[in-house]
Amino acid sequence: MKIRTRFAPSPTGYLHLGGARTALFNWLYARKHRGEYLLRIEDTDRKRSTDEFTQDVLTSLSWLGLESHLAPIYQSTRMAKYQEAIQQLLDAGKAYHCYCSKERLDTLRQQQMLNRQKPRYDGFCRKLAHTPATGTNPVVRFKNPLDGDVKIEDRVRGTVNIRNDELDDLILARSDGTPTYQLCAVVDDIDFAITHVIRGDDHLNNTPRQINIFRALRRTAPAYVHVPLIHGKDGGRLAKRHGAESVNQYRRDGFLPQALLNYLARLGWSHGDQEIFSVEEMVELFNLDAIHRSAATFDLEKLLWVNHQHMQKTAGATIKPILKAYFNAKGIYPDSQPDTASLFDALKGRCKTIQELCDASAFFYQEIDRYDDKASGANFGADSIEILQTLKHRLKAIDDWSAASVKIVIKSAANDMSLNMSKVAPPLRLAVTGRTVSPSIDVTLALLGAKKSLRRIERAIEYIAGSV
RNA sequence: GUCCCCAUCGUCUAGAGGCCUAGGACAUCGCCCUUUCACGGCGGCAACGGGGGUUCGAAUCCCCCUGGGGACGCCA
Repeated sequence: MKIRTRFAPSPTGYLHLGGARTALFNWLYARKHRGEYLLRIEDTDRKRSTDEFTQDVLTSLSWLGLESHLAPIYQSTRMAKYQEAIQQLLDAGKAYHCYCSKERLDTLRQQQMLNRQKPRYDGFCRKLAHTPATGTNPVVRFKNPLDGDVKIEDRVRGTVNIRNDELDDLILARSDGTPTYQLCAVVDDIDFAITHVIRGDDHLNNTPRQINIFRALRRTAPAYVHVPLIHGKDGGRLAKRHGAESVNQYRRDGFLPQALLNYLARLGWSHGDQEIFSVEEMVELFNLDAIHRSAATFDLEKLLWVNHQHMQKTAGATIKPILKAYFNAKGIYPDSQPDTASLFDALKGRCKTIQELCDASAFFYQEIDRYDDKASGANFGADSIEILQTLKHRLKAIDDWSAASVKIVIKSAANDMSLNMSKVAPPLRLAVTGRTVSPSIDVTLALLGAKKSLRRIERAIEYIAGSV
């Protein structure tokens, strides 16, 4: 049997990290077994679903590279199918119309809470012999079995037993006729031949209800895999308040999709002590047995480290096409030297995100409007004029401007002046970068190019002369 | 409140009865490397929630407690 999984988000919010991980696990499992992974947009709640969120889910998943085998399935386009299933259940006596008012339901709930009971529908209309003359449109409820229990054979939880008397008659269709989640999910899982439902732990309680619907529809339920939720620092499930607003936010913040995937996979799944995985490795090594049972807490520090690892593994030439957008977002226009590909290679080892890399390399493209105050006090003394003059003349003579040749020139100049590199490099760095931090000075000059470097050294000399 | 799930360093985790003096990673703290900041290297601190069993032997199996999380909608 062909393995088929699905990720079924409702477009009522941005795609967040928890959803992304669920999608990833479904995608990995399908890929690993040469099966298919489907995306299903659960937009039956027209009031809360928006196109903006749908778009966000789509673009986020595509950025992550979690492409589905078929075009996305929109539940809003499958209403006839759901109506058919509801009618089938009604005809088979497995569902019934319920005329209970919102008020009665509220009172019932309050009463049950007061009696220390789990709030649930009491089945009032289940026993109704005649249609009452209320004038209100009824909802359709599912006739949940009254006794016995439902065994969930969960691939990570093991066997979970739920007694049917803990469940109530859930609503299959609202009073306006539209179907609800539980019904739609089951119908779609049947119609699209889903074999494995991999989803968040929060759905574990829904599972027995859905299994009962499968049975009423005379179908076999798929295999279930409930993955623990990802928690925020405060212990609750990951939510906006934790700063984990959306996958798209991490994209904007300069994280690599493969790094995010790697980090997410390690949150709740492991392969021995291995920390860094390529997407291909994850596909190869992923297995349900290694999914954990307990929830994991999201940790930005580790994500940053994982991202750094992946940046190191990424070649500048590969990532160049997307770099420009990150620079531009910061008002930096990398249209002069250096080439962003070589820039990336030179700085990726010292930055944790693309954002950080952009910040750290802004000076390459922007003229220096001011020198760091503290540093200029320490490095731009009267004696630095001579050092910079010497450096300028020597550097000017280089005809193959490269890190290697620049390094030789600087070292020999320092040597001739009887100075340590610690006396020569700082003023030079400040002169060409305006700051105290940059890649090693030879690499910095090489990237900057001869023209820009020499011009900046001249400016610095003028600046010092004018202020001493 | 009721039902369900979970429980190893601050965090992510290894561990499927003896290999555990509990290993790795992030973070943190030292030291080294060094022209700055990083990277990197070396080292330190740091955990089996508690109590009962089972067993020659338990982080690993069972029970209870405690703690945490989830579910309980005409949301999904």
